[in-house]
Amino acid sequence: MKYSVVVVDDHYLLSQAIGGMVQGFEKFDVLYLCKNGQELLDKLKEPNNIPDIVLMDIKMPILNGIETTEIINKEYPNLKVLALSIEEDEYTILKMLRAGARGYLLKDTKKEILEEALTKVIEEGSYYTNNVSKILTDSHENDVRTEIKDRELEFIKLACTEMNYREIADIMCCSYKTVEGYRDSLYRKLGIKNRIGLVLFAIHHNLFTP
Amino acid sequence: MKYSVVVVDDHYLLSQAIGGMVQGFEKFDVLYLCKNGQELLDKLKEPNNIPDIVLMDIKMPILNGIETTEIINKEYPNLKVLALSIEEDEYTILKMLRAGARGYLLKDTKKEILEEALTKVIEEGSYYTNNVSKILTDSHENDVRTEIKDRELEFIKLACTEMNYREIADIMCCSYKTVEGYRDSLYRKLGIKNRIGLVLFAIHHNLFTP
DNA sequence: CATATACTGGGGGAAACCCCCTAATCTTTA
DNA sequence: TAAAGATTAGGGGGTTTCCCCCAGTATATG
Repeated sequence: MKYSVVVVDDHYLLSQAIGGMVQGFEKFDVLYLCKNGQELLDKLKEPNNIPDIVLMDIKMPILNGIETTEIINKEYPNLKVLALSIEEDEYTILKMLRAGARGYLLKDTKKEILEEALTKVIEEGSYYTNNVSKILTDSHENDVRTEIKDRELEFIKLACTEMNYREIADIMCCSYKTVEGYRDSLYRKLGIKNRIGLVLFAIHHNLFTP
Repeated sequence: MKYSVVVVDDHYLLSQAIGGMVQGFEKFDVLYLCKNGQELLDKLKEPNNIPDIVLMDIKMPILNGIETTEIINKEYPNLKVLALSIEEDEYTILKMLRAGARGYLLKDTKKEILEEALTKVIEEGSYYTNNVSKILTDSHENDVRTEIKDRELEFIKLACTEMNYREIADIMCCSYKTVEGYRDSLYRKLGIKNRIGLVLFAIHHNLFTP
């Protein structure tokens, strides 16, 4: 009896290729492929379509891997998710693991590691590569990010546009001075000097995708 | 006699998976895999290592796909390159085709298209998907980008940092007023209002990678 | 040769941005 | 209940950016 696998990746050729690779593994069969999280959730409604494990990309249109994993962990707590992504920033990895992923593989691992990770996740419940466990233990960079308040995060996203602070204040329904307050507090916390620095920070930490 | 293929992609699992897929094609054999352009060029020095076609990613460390393709077209003009990338902005596609790629596939095509493209490139010399040929004919957005002078491009890259214009002037070895001139001319040409707009433009057009 | 058209610089003023300060609410937590 | 902190908002002033104006030189281009 083989374990069933579903591959979720918006780049179809890649999910086909990875699906083909998994199909070649001794203990695994590919059940089907999905192009995004929504497609997967729709499929799962049919009980026959529930696999043993989902191999999930993160950046996807409509419903991304993190949101999808959260939903899966609520609705199908026995369904295991293994993340497979190119995103290597600590915060994304942490978010994915907190969402309930049982492991996190980068797309430049090897075939053998993928096979081992799939096996370990199914048989032991989880699989962590060295770099991922290191991030789990000493995640310093994360500190600075959790310090960002909700309202500040809202501001950051608007600061990554051509709007000036007065226009941002209008959208956030607060005064110009309040917006200046968010900015000043962020500049201090993040050690940046100007709005360009803020945009770069937002991009590097996946708060904003250009 | 099968055609030989080399896959160049920095994400090793993906090149393995795509290599496996290609290996399954009737008329093709995978010769070897590479993690970047430099690795490929090193390999090609050995005549036995020259394949019939190279399947090349674009974004790679050390030597990217565009630079690599340019070199290949000079040194090995008979070696065909087929681009396979997730980059879908017009300028990157154009640059890759001008560098000498015989076709450009997005990573969300299908297995059958990949097989067809490989075959057509080898047997007929080129393969263009609909979207790519459309870009080749009516590329308007490109106009604005070719209007950017060398010195302005240099400025753009520096504007995508936390430096202020005085510091940028120092690095560019010109006066503060000259830098302001570059900025003003770019703002007019690109229809943007402030430096954030310039950074976003640079990112969207791959002039700057955060 | 004359006429564009970069490329380079400069003046000046208005607007935006940056950075320090204070302080009133309101919620959370010890 | 008192302390801590989040959220809001304002004063004041220095710096930077933005957006006009102008003009010399150098290099093509007709």
